[in-house]
Amino acid sequence: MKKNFTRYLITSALPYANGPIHIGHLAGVYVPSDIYVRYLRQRGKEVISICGSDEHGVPITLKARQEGVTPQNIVDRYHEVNKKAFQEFGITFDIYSRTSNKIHYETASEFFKILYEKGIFIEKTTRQYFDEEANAFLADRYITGTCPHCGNGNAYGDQCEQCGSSLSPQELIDPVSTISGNKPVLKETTHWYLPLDRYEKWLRKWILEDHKEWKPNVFGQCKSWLDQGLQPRAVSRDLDWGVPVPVEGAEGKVLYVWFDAPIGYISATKELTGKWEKYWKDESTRMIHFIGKDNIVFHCIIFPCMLKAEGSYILPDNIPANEFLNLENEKISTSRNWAVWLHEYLEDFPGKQDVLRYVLCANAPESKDNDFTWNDFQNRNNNELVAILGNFVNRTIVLTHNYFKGCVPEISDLLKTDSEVLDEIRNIASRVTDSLENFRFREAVKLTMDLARLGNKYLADTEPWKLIKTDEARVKTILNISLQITANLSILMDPFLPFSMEKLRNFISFNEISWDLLGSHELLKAGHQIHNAGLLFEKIEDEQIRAQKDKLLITRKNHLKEEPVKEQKPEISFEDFSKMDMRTATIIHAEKVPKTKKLIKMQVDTGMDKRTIVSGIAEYYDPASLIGRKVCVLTNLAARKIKGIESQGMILLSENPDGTLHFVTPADEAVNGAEIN
RNA sequence: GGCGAGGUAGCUCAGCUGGUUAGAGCGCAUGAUUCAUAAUCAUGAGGUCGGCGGUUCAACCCCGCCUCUCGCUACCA
Repeated sequence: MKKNFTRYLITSALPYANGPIHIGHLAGVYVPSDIYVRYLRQRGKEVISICGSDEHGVPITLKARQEGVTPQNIVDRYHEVNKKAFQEFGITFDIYSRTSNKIHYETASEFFKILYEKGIFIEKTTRQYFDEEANAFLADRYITGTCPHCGNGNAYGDQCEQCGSSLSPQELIDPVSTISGNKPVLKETTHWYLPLDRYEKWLRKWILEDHKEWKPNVFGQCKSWLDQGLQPRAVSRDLDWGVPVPVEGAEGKVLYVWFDAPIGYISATKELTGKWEKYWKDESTRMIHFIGKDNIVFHCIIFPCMLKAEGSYILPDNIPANEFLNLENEKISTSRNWAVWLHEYLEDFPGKQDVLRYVLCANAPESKDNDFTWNDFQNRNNNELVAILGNFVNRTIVLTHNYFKGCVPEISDLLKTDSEVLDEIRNIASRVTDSLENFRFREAVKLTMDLARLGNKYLADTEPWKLIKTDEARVKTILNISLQITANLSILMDPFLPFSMEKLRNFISFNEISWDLLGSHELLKAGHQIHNAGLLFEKIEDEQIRAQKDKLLITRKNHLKEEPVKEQKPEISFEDFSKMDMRTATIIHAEKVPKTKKLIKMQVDTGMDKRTIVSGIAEYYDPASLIGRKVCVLTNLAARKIKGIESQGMILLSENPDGTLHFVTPADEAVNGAEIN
């Protein structure tokens, strides 16, 4: 299936414009994509790199409402922050566009229209709750009402947080719109669906047979989706923020964000160049999507179906999705502020873009989730960038200045060791090339560092500082070769460490970066004058690392405190309250319910009886530690079957903003069966 | 529960379609060295390749079962 491609279209997942960029995004998507793009440019390939902000969707409207500003306001803010951060970090998109642009509205609209006119979509009319005062259909979580199962008066349209049952809005008794507080009415609404199921056969062949070379995590995920069977998927929804559905009578409807976002790649290309069609519609273009694993289904299944349905577009040739990056052993979480934010890193470590690029690449989550730790960051900087690479370059340049006044000396006779080293430059370069071609970026960056290691070893083996006293000609050869290694490094490492390599090329007054030059033994001609060396990298001290770790812990602690406390529920009468029969009780037996993640089955002594209660606390409590524990129990809650076990009541637990559960514990003096009033 | 991806030296990870003594970097120990940001170079110690069973002349790599982690999903909460 090797095709002859003559140009490249590289896309990087459009960051969602409701927050800043963190190291997880970088390691998963933008660092690999930028390395690849820079590499292609150095090879002289025709390539464009596309990215931009994804600015539609419900979360942005929610955030806007929370802050009392317009959605446009929110996306303007993050678009600027992220665009600037990417640029400063050296991510070289040819364009960083945005989906609130006019050109995107036109492109997305046009795309929809073509599919619409081809009769691709299925049209379905359903009844949804509508708020007449706000004049808007209500998303599930904008509706509250009484839970039909447990009677909780404050259940949401999608689920009841009290009894945990998942609901649909129509099941709620006495639904209320949280926007206006009014009672919503059921109203018919029509939406369009992309019948993914009709493309299943085609997808199976295209992915499972024609693209076996995709990464295992990507291929496996696709297979999983295909085996589960695809469903038609709504491409429109009732919302006032997004690209309007370009069909008569579709007022108040916009394209679903998953539909318009990938089209953003197309509109960004249009914005970049009038010749956009040769990138999107010419079979000799190789399109590659860089994404994180959360985006696999959209880029491997849905977007290709859209392109296929439209008919005139090419399909992606590869989608090297990465897994996730953890931070200090915990999942990165925006809401818990457990992240290293790019814009903050750039402030805290000015001029150290390459250090982060290097660490994130060397430890990228290519085949499985990986961990970023500040200790590792420090170690890699100090032991690899400073000690191996920076040191080798510095030794070479200093020696050249000490012995030959900064003038590149000439080669005389080559010994076997010299030839072997020169051969090894070529060898490493070709292996780096191979790794990059196959999206193995961590392997690639490791190999480039091997070239610097080779340089250090060469110097240690040949010891020019000793020979200078007896054999100057030999020293000339040695330093010439060391300088050739240095010049080769400045090309080979440029995709990974662009800032430092530019600096290095200034040290040696060299400004070629063409990949074709790699392996050459004459990048620096004898007689060429080089500049003095500065430091390529500097050590990072423990103090800085400690500060970063402290910062993480502090922001997290503050975040927990500042997490807004949930609003009080609507008033109830004393009568309502007195309906509830709550007692103190003691757990007398507890065991994990087999084959579940969270469930523990308990026997509790309520004073009145001994009964079974099933509770979802296994993630926070060990069954053995529960026995003998005093708890509060809602005893007259209707029994409910959970995993085939009848749960007779509910144990009261408090839930922290981070989701952890904690028992509400009665004082020691309370006896079993004591009423709680 | 179903599906997917992982579980390889103290740590972070490589190991292509099964084939002789399982690799790298860091860390650790010992030695060499001083041109270099006390950096470098060499040598060494460390693994029953998650567990059990099977296929095979031969398995880290194939098959089955079990177990742990992550993700998606489900009549999970």
